[in-house]
Amino acid sequence: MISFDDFIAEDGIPIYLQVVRHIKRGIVAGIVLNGDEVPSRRVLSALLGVNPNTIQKSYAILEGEKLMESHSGAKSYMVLDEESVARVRSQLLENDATTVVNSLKQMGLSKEEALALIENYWE
Amino acid sequence: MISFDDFIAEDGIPIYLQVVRHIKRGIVAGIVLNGDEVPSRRVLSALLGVNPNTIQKSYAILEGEKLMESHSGAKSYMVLDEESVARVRSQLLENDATTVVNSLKQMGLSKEEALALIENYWE
DNA sequence: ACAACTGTATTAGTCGTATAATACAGTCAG
DNA sequence: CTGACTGTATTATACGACTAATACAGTTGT
Repeated sequence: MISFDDFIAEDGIPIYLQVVRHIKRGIVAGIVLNGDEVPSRRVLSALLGVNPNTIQKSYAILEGEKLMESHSGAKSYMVLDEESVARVRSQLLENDATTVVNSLKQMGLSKEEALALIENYWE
Repeated sequence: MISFDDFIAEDGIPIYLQVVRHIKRGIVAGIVLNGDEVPSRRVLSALLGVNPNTIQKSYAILEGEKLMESHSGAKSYMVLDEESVARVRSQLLENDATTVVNSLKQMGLSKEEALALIENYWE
């Protein structure tokens, strides 16, 4: 089952989106696998100290993207195949890469300076 | 005067914070200099298609960080010295670097894969 | 002095996020 | 079967971000 021990809240970004992203990163990292059981809305909300409705919103999004299946009364499970994992992977990578590249460019850094910076902070 | 042509809105993050960050990046890049005149609240709000109050909020923050000076009725100006520029620089760089490093690590990328990714998107 | 700008402040309203307190029906292990 | 879980839904409340419409006093160029 997916862990939320390393979940770090970023302020400014809605919690329900952060939860979605956290799970998507787990998918890309191979920690979240096809058929994996998902923590219930109540359990995860208690774990993160947020409202069950907030988690429900996150899960509804994952369900909308066909990455999760929920059936009333029963537990919820991840539904993943090669295609969907690849799709999520490029989603996240492209987003992170373009964001950081834009940021550093706007600050006037060269490609070499940017790469050196990333390397420095990789510990 | 600082340009906002390259201002790209990110959704999820409050506009007033994005404006603050955009100006700070200009400071780090050397585009925004000490004594520079700042566009008035009304002008910049019209330029970005947002409410004047939103810009007022951004400027109030910059003023709070002693990066800008405003006097009722008169134009507002940037107030920068070496120390403040250096401070803003490390603020932004550390934030961007740690954010992207955490993201890519959570997806299971190695340092080499991360660097290659950044290099690819640097165009 | 005058007009056209400035910064500053106030009030009212919308919208999205999030909480809180429930309620109800379906699933499933003992 | 029963009880303890599930997912799902509803209502009410609160708060921050943002918009909208003003208002007023200080400044600056002509």
